[in-house]
Amino acid sequence: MEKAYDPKQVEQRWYQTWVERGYFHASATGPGSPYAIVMPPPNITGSLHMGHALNNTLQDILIRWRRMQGRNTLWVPGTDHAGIATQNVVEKQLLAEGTTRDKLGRDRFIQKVWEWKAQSGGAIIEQLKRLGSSCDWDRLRFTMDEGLSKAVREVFVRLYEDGLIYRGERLINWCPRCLTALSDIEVEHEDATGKLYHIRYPLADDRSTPLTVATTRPETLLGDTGVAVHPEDPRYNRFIGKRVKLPLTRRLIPVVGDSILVDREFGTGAVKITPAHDFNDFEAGLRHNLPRLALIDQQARLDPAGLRDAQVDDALQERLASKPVREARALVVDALEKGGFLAKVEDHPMALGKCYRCKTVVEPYLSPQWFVKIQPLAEPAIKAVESAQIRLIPAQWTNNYLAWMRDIKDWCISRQIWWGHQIPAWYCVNCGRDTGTLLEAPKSFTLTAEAKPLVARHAPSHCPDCGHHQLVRDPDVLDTWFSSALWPFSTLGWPDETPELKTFYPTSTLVTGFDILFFWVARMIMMGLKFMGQEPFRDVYIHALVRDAEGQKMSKSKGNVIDPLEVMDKYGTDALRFTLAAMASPGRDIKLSEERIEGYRNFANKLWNAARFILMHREGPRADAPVAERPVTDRWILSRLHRCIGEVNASLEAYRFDEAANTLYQFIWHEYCDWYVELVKPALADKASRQAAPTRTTLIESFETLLRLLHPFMPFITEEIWQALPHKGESIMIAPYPTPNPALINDSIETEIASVTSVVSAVRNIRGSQGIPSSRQLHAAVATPAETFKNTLKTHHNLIASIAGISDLAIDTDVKPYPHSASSSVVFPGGGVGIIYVDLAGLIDVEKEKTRIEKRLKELAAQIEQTEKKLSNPHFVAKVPPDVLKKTKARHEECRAEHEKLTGELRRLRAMSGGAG
RNA sequence: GGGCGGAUAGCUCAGCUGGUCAGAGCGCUGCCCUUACAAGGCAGAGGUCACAGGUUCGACCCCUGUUCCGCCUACCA
Repeated sequence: MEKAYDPKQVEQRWYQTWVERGYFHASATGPGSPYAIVMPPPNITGSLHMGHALNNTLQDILIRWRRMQGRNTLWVPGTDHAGIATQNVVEKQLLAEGTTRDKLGRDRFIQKVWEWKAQSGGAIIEQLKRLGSSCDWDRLRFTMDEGLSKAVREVFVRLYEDGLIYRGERLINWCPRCLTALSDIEVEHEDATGKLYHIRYPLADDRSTPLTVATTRPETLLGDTGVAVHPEDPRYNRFIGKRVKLPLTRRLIPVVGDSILVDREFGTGAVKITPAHDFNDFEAGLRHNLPRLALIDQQARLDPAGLRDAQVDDALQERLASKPVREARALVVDALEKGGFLAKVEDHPMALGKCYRCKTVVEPYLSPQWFVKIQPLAEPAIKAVESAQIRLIPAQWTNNYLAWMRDIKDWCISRQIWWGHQIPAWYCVNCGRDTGTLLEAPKSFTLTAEAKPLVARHAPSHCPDCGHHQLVRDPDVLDTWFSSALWPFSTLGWPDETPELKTFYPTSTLVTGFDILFFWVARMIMMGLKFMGQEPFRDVYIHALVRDAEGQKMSKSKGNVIDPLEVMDKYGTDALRFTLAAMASPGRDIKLSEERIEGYRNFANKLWNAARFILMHREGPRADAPVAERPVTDRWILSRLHRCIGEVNASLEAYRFDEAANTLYQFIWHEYCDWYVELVKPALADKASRQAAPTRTTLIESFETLLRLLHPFMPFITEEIWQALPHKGESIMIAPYPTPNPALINDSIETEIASVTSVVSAVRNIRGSQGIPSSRQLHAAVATPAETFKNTLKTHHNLIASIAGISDLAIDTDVKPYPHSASSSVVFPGGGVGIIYVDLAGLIDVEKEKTRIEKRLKELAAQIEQTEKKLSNPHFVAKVPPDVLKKTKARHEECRAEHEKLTGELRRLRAMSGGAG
């Protein structure tokens, strides 16, 4: 074996072997109780970032753990077609090639996207493999696969037939860059400082009396069809029913009373109403029967036809025509000012809605769209979580989820793009012409809100109303999240009744980031309950965001991205995985720093070198003795190991990846390597010793067990080492996961070894403070009146002497200090105190020694005072549980005994230095 | 505006239903190339657990309030 672990040589080789041997593949008829996870499908446009790395590491830990436990384990991988994002990418590419999607036409464009997907859409899958993900690649799915598309059509049709999907003209969020509708949650709100404009609207019958309104969007004034005041506002309510002259136009608009829209405290207390361009105004418009004047077009420019309809002053119409909203605003404000309408402008904090894909400011836009009537779907989804049929972990998310679900709005699912699942609705051209709901243009057509759709699984051959054969399909596609909402059952073959569906649905655990709780998780729950009649998963483990070391969100523009691929190259995949697991504390963002990864790289190397040591001592007879007959040190490590096994399993059950990782780290490094390997060296060095053979056995057995325990976290290095060790089976990844054996856990042996280590540590402490090299052999003597302690130490006399570097060790009830000795008290974990003297003739620095003892005395004095205070308090003695009282008393006695011993020692030192000086 | 979370060692974080000197990793200091490992070993320094009250025999933990920092959510134009 090499002196240092080199991940590069190992990772690819083992991954390939695992795949070739089919270990990742799951069968619906396989043995063991099913355990299934569906992977949150990354976008095909994506490349692996730390969020993916975390997400998939955690899933792989769960999957490998369950697989080793003998469960029938399925991890379904896949990718998402990411409608808007992918279309953007391909359009950009077309632009570089000097063409556009409109020039290509729909069919050829979609073909282009598929070509692009074939070429670059698989990158992230390869990257997931590098991470060690043990997914069933035979079941790789894509949201646009034929099977999944069939599921989408099925769901759409059934929801439509159930009256849960409808088409209608609503105000929706529109991205003027992506040129499509967005759902409410696809809009990100960003705080911004805007301006609040106070504008005078003169009364129609008394031009000298203005009604002043306040608005953040003065350009929309041209589309106002009313002004609202509060009906109980004495300042204004006499105006209700009158009309005002809309500035910059030739229109008169009514003043209405509206207590919902108007907040008397805000602004001027009067609100302009623009039903076509504001969500609240839209509602208000409905309440008061106000017309809707749309004057902003799809690209967020002022529409000439709209300006004309709005009877905007001719001169202004010309200047505004086709101007982007932002420019138009300046022109309108300018015109208002010149006309004397502008009363006041003030700074105003506000939230700007932006497209979550491209960050363009979204426009409320009036258009016919498809919606899911969500309330009836939400109700069962609320119940499933309330009743804990579905558990959210950490549980804090439950409130968030429930609050959002209870206040859910209808879901706009149509997108005006080409890449995606085209809506399975058709329209009769003949009927459309007759009713004027289908407006034909040279190369396209427009459907009004009243157009009558024929929703079907397959293209209908003729119109059921008029019998004509000329039908056109709805050009819109579905929101990408509509198809991912079906993921847990569509990937298993639904709507067909497959064995996979029967075995693996509901899936066991969903691992995901909180950022898509509403986008994805909530919708999967609704759809799963609706179409499968059962929740899609039992547990939802919600992990945090990965940030940089300063807590900033990683982003390309900030340049603070830590690329997982680079990290894997530099430190190895196992180190990255372990880091992410160890830092996955529930409910806290992960602040990733390279130093931390380096630390776990070192951990991997530590493990590697422990393996080298063990393999070095593999030769020689091994005694497969019953545990009871093995040396105490062996029984000790087995006891500790089985405690560790219990803890790791419990932590994993509780989704405490951080706890499990830290337990493993702590045990492997600081118990197994630091102590066990050291304790075992004397026995191994003496090949003839009776202990050598059983110790070799224990060493190898325990380490092999430890590797299996660690495997889900660090799959590569554990496999590499395991294969070099005596083992049963062909791969560690299908070897059984360790389970704790309570019979091996032994408190008294743990206490016994703890007393050995406490003496060794005491000697080392003296060495450290006196600066004595560990190579220098010393003489030492331990005195203790505690019989058990004394006997234990005597039993392990040679062991202590050997690993503490003591050539002459005396142990007795009472011993004589050396003339020049340093000393330390030793507390026996089972109760009792001793003192150890180390002969430092010619080496001792008495001052340092005094300082050390004085410091310890001070600590003890504080402790004694504290326990004394408690014990002298009658309330404490009366009320406290007996075991706590006992412990406190014992602690008190221990400290007093130790204090006494050290005080004597200090006195002796003072006399000594006094005598010398 | 509402909701959630956080504030513990220089940094990043654990600390389970209140009860033995408050823990870890990294960093820092000193000594050590001891035959698995210098990507290492041994030892050590470092904390009025944000602040103020309260409950309790006892509070990092429970309650109230305050300050600061995140995030989600919301139509105050």
